[in-house]
Amino acid sequence: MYYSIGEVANATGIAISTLRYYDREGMFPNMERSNGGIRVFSDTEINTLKVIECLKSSGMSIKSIKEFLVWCGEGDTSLGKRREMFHARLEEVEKQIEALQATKNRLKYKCWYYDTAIAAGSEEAVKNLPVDEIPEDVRDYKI
Amino acid sequence: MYYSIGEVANATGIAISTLRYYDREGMFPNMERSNGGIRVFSDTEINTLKVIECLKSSGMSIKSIKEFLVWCGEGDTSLGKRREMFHARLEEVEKQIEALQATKNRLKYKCWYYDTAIAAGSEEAVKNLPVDEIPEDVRDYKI
DNA sequence: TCTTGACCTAAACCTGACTTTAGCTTCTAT
DNA sequence: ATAGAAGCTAAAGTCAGGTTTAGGTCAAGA
Repeated sequence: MYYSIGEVANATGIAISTLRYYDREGMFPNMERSNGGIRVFSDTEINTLKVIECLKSSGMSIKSIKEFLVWCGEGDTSLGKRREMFHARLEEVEKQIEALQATKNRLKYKCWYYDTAIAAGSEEAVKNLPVDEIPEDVRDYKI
Repeated sequence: MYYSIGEVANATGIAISTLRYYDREGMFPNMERSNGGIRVFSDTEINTLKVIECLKSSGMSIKSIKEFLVWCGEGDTSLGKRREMFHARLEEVEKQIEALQATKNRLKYKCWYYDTAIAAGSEEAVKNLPVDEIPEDVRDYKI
């Protein structure tokens, strides 16, 4: 199946200008053009977009994603590099999840803090509360 | 306790230029200066930095963090707004964690994919594998 | 007193990831 | 045949979040 840039934009929610930008950055090295110079997206490019989305959401830069896509074009000789890359990304994302979980706990503490302050009518009341009156599940995340 | 900008930078790992930038953006509305015009950080500013770090790691912009810090200066009348803000942030972070977990699963699929390709010596072998030969735990995350 | 390291400001610069603009071409439906 | 929608390019613009630069000032020890 072949798709125009507008169809791809519509189907994926990615702006046309972004698709053209990705193309300019070399993310679709094998994309064809019509005789008139118009981009013809195929399922190859659709799959590439899925990979881009995955890697982007893992925090990878466009530049590095492009590098990876170049490796994909090199065939089986780059399998090792590509495997390494994904394992590294996985570790990265695991770290990000842990960091976010820590953030979540601190936010929970703050939610408790403000809930309590509002119940008491003032911040002073909760500011100087002894630690053992802070609920156990947020106690350790006081900031 | 009072600290110079260099001491704060050293203790927190935040660059001096960043601390000055935060100050320029109005994040330390009550910070004092020495007679000579030199910034004097107190525990108030250290606490503000902890809040900034927490909110930043939840994905909040500097501008919005500053807005929140202004509310803090308004006293108990803004307790409601502040409570709302933290509850909204908490929800946001929960969504981010879910998104990252989805990303993690897709990366796991890719790790399996490349591990298998390398074991087989080629990508072709794994590209056309029937779904029931993909391990259960990653099967649904194929991209 | 003098030197030296730490600090100051304003303004310019930088990077990443896009988006917008201007002017032009191609395609499709009537 | 032609109008209008959709596509194209190069180049400039935008935004966040800093960092760097240039040219000073301040403060503490010898």
